[in-house]
Amino acid sequence: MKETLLCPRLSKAMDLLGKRWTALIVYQLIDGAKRFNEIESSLPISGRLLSERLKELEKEGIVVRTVFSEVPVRVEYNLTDKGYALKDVVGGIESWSKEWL
Amino acid sequence: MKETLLCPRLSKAMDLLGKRWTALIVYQLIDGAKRFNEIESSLPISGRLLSERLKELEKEGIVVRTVFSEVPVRVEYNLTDKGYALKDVVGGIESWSKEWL
DNA sequence: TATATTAAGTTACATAAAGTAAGCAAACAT
DNA sequence: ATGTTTGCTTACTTTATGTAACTTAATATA
Repeated sequence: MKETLLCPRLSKAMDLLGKRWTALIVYQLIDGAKRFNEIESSLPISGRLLSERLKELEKEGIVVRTVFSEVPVRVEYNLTDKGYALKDVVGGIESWSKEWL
Repeated sequence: MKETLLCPRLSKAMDLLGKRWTALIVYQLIDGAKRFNEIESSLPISGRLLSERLKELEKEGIVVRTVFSEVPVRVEYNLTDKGYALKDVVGGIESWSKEWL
């Protein structure tokens, strides 16, 4: 791939947010924890992709996963501070969409 | 595909911005017009994709294309008001990346 | 005259990512 | 023994992206 002088941190941020569903998943978690199935039913995403994205987000420290050993098992996803810091970004996208789309 | 109650405007905004390179192209144009080759050399994107993305952005009214009939031809790309309105969004991503990545 | 140059793409082809649907594990209830 | 529920995973198909070569138009150069 080409090499450019693009800021590596901006580049990485764009890699994350410019990946399908990522920003919408963060958006779903802004108001608090949600379970796997809740996110899945709120978005036109498949379980396969949702699972993949949540793993990426967890690995990046944007989301935390909590398992409750109930029957059947319950798993909740929350934003970390790092993830919650994206509130203005996703909020900004929402505002822009309301004004221009 | 699944049907959800997700706001169609937010959904469309995410479709655009959550597509690889789109936000970075807007970011490149924030400070003013750029030529095709300038954008291409500022980003690790290929001409094929850049061409495709610029067409989409033009179609959405986010970018305007201006042809100067010089030899060889010169083509400039600018943000429209709609595109420039994304300044805070891409700026927000940049700030977040500086603080958290 | 033939060849080269330059910007701004386009085309053809290979690989990677996303969509779809079916299957699985655990721990019960029937 | 069979069914139910949640949270995934697997196998397979389709779409998106990456790579590199090619095109067009209008000159300039050998």
